Amino acid sequence: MNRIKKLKTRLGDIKIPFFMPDATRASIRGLTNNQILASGISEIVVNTYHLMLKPGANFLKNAGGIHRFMSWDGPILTDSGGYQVYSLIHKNSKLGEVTEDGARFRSVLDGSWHFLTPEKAIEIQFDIGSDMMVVLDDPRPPESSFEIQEEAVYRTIRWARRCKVEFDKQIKKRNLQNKEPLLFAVVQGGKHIDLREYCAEQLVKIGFDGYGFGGRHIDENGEFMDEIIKITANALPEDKPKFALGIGNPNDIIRCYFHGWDMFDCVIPSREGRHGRIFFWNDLENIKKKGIKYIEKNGDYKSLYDTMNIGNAKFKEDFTPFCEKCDCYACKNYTKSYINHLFSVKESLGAQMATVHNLRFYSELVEILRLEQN
RNA sequence: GGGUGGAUGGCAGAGUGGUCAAAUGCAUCAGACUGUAAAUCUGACAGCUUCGGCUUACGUGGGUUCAAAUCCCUCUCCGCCCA
Repeated sequence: MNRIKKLKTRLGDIKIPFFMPDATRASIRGLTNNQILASGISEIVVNTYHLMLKPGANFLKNAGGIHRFMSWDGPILTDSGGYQVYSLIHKNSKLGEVTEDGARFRSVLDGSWHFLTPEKAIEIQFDIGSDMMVVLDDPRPPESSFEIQEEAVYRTIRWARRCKVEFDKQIKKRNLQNKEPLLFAVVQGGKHIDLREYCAEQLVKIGFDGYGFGGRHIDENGEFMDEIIKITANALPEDKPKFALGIGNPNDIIRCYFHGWDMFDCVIPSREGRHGRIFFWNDLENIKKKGIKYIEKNGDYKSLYDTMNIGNAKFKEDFTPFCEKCDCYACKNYTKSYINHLFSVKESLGAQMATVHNLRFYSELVEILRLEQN
């Protein structure tokens, strides 16, 4: 395999693989930019749907773009709102409807109606000031029938084409020829290999800067879909970055990486941290020395790490850090006992430190994966 | 001293004859979380159990009743009013 080693963006190169935490509403909940950077994270994801509702696309444009607005200098990927088509509409029809033209959303903030077409999704991402854009796609629940997934694939392809046309139009309109953002398309098709391959093939024909894996990557039994993930990656050009959207837990990221996926984003480190779950390494020194595959067992890398719920009573008098080997601010300064206390009294510093630590865990994870290339 | 209201599970607080091992909230103990409607949600929370039940429970002790947290009496404690 001759996979790429870096992703070129208008704000510089990013080593592959990399992980982006989700700053959905222009914030990694609870953290300052310095804390994010100090956790080894240089790229983040923001969300088109949530930002168009508040503070609004036009507002962000007038504010000078998302980078200036949130004071983040690194590359920013904008998710298109495609996932919200799924989570807010396909999972709850009261919150909107999807037609061929686009997705009609009811704002989760005030009930007002908003229309997101493929063209508008792209235009808003330009307004936001995105460095890496994602086409509007149409993901469906994983348990959907073949027919439903097939329909989603056709629509995703048609929408991707419209996005591409709009993208080129906006580049000219905004004179961005020398500082183009990247545009990613998203492969759908659920658990059906032929749909995934067809979708990939059609998207590649249109031509994008990178390609994403959309929809769920685990089946209805919670089983990781190795074949689908591997075959989808193989159906995409070797020289293009491959973005596994929304993935995932550390084990899933590692497996996806070995199947050809390069970039990841997920709410897990931030959300689960906020909820008290802490990731920690079991045998980091040996992993670094012997390579990550040394720990592999039946395709799994679960023994690499473990989690603890820091709110549990057993940590009340544990005066050691989350992880002795970790160099994050939380581990350098605080004990489990203290963080346990912060969670117990609902002091937000607890959630903040848990998030800082989990982000460092994730950045360390991709650093370990980069060693595999050499 | 006289009158009056009250005492419910770790806490707060519903219930005022049977459907009450007792609403609800908090606290406690666990669990979940995968392109964030999530600082959220779920479950457990008297004891025992062969999971059908059983035992002990609504300040104390007695009583009425087929049946009492709920009605009556005694006592203890707390609040309020009058002297």
